[in-house]
Amino acid sequence: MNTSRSPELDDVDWKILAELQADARLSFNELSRRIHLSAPAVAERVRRLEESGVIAGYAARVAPAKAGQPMMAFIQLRCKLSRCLLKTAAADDFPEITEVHKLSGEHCTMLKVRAASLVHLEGLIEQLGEHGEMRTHIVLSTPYEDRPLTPVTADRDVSGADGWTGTGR
Amino acid sequence: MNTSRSPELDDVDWKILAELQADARLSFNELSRRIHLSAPAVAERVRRLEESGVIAGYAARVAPAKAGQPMMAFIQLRCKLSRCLLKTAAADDFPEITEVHKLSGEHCTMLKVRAASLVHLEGLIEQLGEHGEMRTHIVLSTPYEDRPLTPVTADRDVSGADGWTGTGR
DNA sequence: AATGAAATCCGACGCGA
DNA sequence: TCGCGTCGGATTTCATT
Repeated sequence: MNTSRSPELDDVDWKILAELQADARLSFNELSRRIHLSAPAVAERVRRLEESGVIAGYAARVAPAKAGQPMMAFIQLRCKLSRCLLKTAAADDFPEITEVHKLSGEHCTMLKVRAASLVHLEGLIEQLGEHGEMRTHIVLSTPYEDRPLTPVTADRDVSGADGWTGTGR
Repeated sequence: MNTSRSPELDDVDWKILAELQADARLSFNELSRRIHLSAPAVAERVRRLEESGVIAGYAARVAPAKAGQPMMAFIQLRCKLSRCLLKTAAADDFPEITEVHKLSGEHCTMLKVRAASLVHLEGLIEQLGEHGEMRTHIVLSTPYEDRPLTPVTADRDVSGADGWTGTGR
């Protein structure tokens, strides 16, 4: 596939992405109105963004609290050398695990989990704890989540980023 | 609003949520076909899910790597007693910050950040570090993300969850 | 700009807790 | 009875050529 060398998103692409990240169900008509472009032109750009994989899909955002799972926690696992829990598919057995990340550092795995209650969370932690040392951080509140992805270039300059927008490779 | 007492999602609701989390752009026709319900009935359920806030919105899922931001990290901040960085809106100044969570424990804030490169990430960490002690975990890979929310009840039983599906209101 | 398809809205009927 | 799903048809809106 063309994993490398994305076709360089321009300003219009980013405007489209911003709109679609805020509301994936916009019609091409409405979208074209906001972007100030013709409908077919917008449709063609969206098609290209989908095909190149920049737009990976469209998902309904479900509010966990409203769906009976108000509790959230981050769990870092420090695994025995060889077997790392979740080595492969162990995460499939736990619907409560919403994210799995492999980390650098001594705690090799970062989980984000959801639970219906403190009791539920307690049971979950107990089960996961069997696989190795762990560190748990219960989330009290979430000021920001699902922040849309925005372009990283241009006006705001991060010290050290002198032309390195090309991701490496 | 009715933050409390969600109308109890039934199996059909969860099937709808599963489908819409996988593809938010399904037509009601297609959706009704998969759920084995009539289109108007499905539309009515979806409308109710939206109104009750269970469905918070619909978002295009943008692949960060394809959009020029392949790097990701978790950053825990340990803040000075009074001012906690991001006390309010400081996160708005950093588009790289995609999530902000308040934690229990000694490190009061958990950030998830995206960056275009290691150099970019380095600069970002340097800037955030001015606000207090921090602990950074660079993500090497992400086996699971955006796992859809699923019902927590029933067949799989977590020790300690004996009827406590009700979230504690 | 025009065509064909699909969604939304409406009222009425049947079924089951 | 009341809630919920189904059916049929009219109108608007969208996607595509």
